[in-house]
Amino acid sequence: MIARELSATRRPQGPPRLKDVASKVGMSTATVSRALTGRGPVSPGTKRRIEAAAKELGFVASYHASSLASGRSRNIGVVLPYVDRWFFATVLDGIASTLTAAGYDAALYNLQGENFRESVLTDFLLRKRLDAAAVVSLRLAPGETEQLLSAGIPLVGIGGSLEGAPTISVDDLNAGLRATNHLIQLGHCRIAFIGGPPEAGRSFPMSSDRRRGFERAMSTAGLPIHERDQLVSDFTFLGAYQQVKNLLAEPEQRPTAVFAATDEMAAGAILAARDLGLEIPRDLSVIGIDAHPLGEAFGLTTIDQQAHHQGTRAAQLLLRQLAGEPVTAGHELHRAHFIARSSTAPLGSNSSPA
Amino acid sequence: MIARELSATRRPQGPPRLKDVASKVGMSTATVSRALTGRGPVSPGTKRRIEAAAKELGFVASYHASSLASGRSRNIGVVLPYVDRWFFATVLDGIASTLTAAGYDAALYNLQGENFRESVLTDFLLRKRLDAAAVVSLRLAPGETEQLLSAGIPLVGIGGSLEGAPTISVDDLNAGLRATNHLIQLGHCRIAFIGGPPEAGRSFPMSSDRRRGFERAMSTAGLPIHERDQLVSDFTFLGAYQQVKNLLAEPEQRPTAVFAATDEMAAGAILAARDLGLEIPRDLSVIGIDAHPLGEAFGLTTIDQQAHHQGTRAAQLLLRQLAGEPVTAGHELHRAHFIARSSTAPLGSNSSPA
DNA sequence: CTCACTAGTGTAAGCGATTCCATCAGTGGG
DNA sequence: CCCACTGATGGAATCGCTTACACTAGTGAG
Repeated sequence: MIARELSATRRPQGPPRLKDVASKVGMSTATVSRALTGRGPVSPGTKRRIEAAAKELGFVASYHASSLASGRSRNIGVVLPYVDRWFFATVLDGIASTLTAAGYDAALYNLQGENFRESVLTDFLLRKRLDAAAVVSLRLAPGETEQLLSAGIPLVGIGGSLEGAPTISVDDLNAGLRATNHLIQLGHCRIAFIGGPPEAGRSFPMSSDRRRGFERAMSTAGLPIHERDQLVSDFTFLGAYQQVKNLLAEPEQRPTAVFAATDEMAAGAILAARDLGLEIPRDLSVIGIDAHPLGEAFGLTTIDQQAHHQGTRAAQLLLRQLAGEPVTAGHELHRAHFIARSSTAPLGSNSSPA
Repeated sequence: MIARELSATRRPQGPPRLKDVASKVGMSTATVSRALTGRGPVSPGTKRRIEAAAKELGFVASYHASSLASGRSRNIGVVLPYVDRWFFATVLDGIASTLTAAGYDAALYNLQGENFRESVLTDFLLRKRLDAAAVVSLRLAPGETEQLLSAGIPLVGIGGSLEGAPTISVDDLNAGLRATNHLIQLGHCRIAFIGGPPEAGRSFPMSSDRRRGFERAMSTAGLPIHERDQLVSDFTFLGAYQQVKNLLAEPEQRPTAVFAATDEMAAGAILAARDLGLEIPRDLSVIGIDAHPLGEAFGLTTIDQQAHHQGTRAAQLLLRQLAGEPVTAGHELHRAHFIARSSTAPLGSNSSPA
């Protein structure tokens, strides 16, 4: 019991209750509730009066009471492995702003440690703490997805397939293909690729499809892939910087182009090349993927995967499902956009960009 | 009503209720609740049996029911102006991980648009949707803070003072002073400063104290500040890159050192200088503030403001207040740590770092 | 002119916990 | 040997809404 004062008569300064609005307009709480939530029939006149009274009193429905009674909580979970990395922060921003605009809350579940995974799903989602969830770049166990879906909790996945739920991702294979073909068309034969680790716990291998696109494009063009040019980094600028610097340090077997799975790594590659005295794009062409703001200053040619839009879109799908509209559980493969800047040029050209 | 089946007897596969645990161990729900929440006396034996039963049934208390009944919601709001900028994402990460570890949820309120401000405070906080809130780099109206505090909602501010609530920030003035003095000691006389805009809506002017530190250090050293060297950018790498490139384009009145209010801007400055053929630190010394991971690859000398730690610390303060411990409402000024790298060197030295 | 419907409203039963109060068995002091 | 007290427990009243169901009055069809 929080406030069991002198029965319901006195309530010094607490926020107004539904009851207060009801008595102010001389109607039952049922009608007031219907008027305010928009569920169930209420005559236009009554509705207007109730809304006015509610506004005047500054009434806002108790979140927990209404959630408990209705089973809906206007709270959507966003589950992701990192918040402090560009892609995730940007997707999160897209999701959160869309949800907020629709009157939903975004609750953040950062699964960096992997430790809280179980409790997040079991405790929060299944216990109706959340109405829906967006899962970013994380692999759910087959049973988990099913469990959530069958409990009627809409799900949407970003950057990795989620059995039975709609999924959004950029066409990574295609992006990898296009990036590589761009370099090949410019005459490059010896192309290095730098991506992330093949897999990290429950998170999706973020760059493997891009790597696959690279490999396919190379073999289609009949170009050999040198073991030495296949770099693996941690997606950071610094990591890529170091890897690429090592790679380029020996002039005799240096690639003429680098395809980095993300712009941050691409920018690191450019810096590394410059630190070795190479000129971009004269001595080395570099292409990335992301449209990271960093790339602009580096003149980085890249492929825009529209991270923010992916987030917005995911949120829309969830909202639509919550509104009762049927949403097909397929994979929504966004096509990425090529952004040509000055970090790539024809092989052997004299420093002028492509 | 959500599930008014055949009275309470049938409940096909829904999650177990407190009642179920109670009947399993043959005790009242009151005792079970006490055992599980740890409030009120329960004999050790009973407690053990209850916990075992709860675990076996996979019982987890309904979030909304317990919030409604107890008035506590285990949900803490994080209010910030951006999520997709390094500092904020990092602080958020620190806050969220600390809260999650303590069993609290972090609800995200991104006030980028400024539009939702009112509703966030009024609707969510005051309606007991949130137990507490961390306000990052945002200025609350004097009345708002008071209203929240008097409603018993713990508040903590990061990066800007919040009347009546504990506040955390790095000592920006001191950091600005030290960064500038570092350059002065190296013999630089003509030092440029690049910071953010003086003020942006309700958010705190993020770099004005750093600028003030710069100005004070310069005047203490008797050095003139050239109007032309006072740059204002938008905190982005690209923005700083452009500004600094313009600044350095005219060789005759070029500063010999740049102090950037953030590492991202400092890195942009370095790139700009390099693009103009300048060598760092031989031709230009650059210092930043942040310890942004980007800085490492650029060899950027910087001052670490420990963004992640600030977040962690803020979360701890909130948790402590929620636990009933008194927390003094003062300003907690963290001292930043100097990180010497290779982007600064004595004026006129031959390329060897400081 | 009835009758089946619908729209508008009220009554009251939950939602699933927490917690106040009463009850009751031990227990150490006087 | 009695009593005030403490620790463990149960009964039942909330917390503040939503909504099933009952009811009334109007409305167009037959």
